[in-house]
Amino acid sequence: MARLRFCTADGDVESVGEVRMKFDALRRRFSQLEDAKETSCGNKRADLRASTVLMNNGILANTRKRIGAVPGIEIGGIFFFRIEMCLVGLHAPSMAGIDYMNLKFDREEEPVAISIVSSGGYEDDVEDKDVLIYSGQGGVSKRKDKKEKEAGDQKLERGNLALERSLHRGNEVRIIRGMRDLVNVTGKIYVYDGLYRVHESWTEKGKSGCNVFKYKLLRIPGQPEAFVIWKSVQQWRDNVSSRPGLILPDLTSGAEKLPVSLVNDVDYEKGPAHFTYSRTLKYSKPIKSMGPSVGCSCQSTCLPGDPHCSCVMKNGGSLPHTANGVLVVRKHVIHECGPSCKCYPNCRNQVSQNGLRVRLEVFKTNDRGWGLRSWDPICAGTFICEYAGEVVDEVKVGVDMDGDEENEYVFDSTCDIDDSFEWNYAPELLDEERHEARGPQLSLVISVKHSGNVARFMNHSCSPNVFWQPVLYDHSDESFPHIMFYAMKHIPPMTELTYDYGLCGTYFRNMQRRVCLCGSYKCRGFIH
DNA sequence: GAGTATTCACTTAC
DNA sequence: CGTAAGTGAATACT
Repeated sequence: MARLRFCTADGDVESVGEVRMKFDALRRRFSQLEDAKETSCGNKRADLRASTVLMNNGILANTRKRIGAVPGIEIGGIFFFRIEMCLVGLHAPSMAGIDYMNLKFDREEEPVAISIVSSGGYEDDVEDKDVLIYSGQGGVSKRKDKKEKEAGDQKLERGNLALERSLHRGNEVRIIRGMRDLVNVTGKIYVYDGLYRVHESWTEKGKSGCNVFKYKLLRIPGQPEAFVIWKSVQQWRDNVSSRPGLILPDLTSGAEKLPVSLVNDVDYEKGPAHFTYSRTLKYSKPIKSMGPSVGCSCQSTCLPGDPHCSCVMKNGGSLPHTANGVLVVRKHVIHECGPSCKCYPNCRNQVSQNGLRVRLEVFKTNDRGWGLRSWDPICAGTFICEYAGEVVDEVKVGVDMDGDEENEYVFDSTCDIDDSFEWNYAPELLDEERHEARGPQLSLVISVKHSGNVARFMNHSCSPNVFWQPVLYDHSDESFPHIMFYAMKHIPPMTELTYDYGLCGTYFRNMQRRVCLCGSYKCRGFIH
């Protein structure tokens, strides 16, 4: 997936990835801190606070303005905040819709447009997904005495002038399309839709009767699909049967809260080998013998920092997820509220146990069997699914497989990826203490050969976009946690979900290594 | 209550 | 140093 384009001193796949990871890590931490505060003071906006820290530390990519593609930023990439696009050099202004720069032509210096963020206010203007009609900027001024806004004619200056010049010069303009976030209704998601050219400009009368500039941009052909995927998904959502290659509208037969469609649009295979769909984890011994969990006695909902809430205290005094359910940092274990707690079921300390929240699809890959992907865009830290199956008896792990054929449908927690268990964690930027994330080594092995949930279809990648997190809620035995999968980074719709299967696990130790086909430039060459 | 409008706080680049 | 900019979140209103 991640293709290495070219490297420059200030921007490439690695540095853009690092900036984006750190930005979101800080942003989540700031929201968590803000959540816990009763009296808020100063800047409440976690996104802006995170960006300030990064800028003060010089953690930026592609700081030089440029025309055309930006190293390390793929077409189809998604952003949840405007400021995120500033930090990686995709679109420099924090609020304005048009970015431009002066370019020398012969001896004349002229402003030309570099990139546009289209908020989608005029989305019904055009049917064709390769066309963008964009309104110019300006024409609105604040009256000095009152706070009311006054409409006026737009002028041929700033971004408008730059777009006009770009029409004549024919330079590439990056287009970012803003869409409403369906999960977080107040939020917006920005999709980088690749390069366009300005083809036409005119003026028309706006609502207030004043002149507005209009620009028609056409997408340069031959680029990977981006925005058009969003439009297709929208169609499938309205009518599942319009999904090409659909085999089953819901492979879980209603077991999950959301349907999971089964799709094959590459060959004629009619589906994966038979298995029983089960969304719960089956233990080899009863939960009671594992030590029941002692719940909290909160009245309605558990609050961060509450010393009387035993669940909050088990999590180190804070809630592991932000107010909109995004995991803040990876820990050796997370304690969610469970059946033995007195708090209400809508308590904010119950996230991963509540099942699917993103619309998933099991699909046939080109060369790695069946895989998993999402119709919805996924924000870093979002819960995706549990690894549900049968816990393999500890005695059987590591001994020979009784002549059983090799079972590859296994999750093995003993596989060491590297010595670090961390994800997106940068306490040094906040002058915070680094806590030891890795707890005692788990020996948990889960088989999904006979029964399991969607997680059994998740393939391995050496540069994955998903990681696992142990969670406890229905018992207190730390050696048998639930294994919950979360997004490592923002994942655009229809991108395959993968996690790192790791190396040298006890279960796989005596098996032949499989060749890895993940295609990442960091590929280790083998799985397990 | 959910969905929309308004207000308010805040940042970058002229 | 002021100001504009398809911001984003919290709050006020239907």
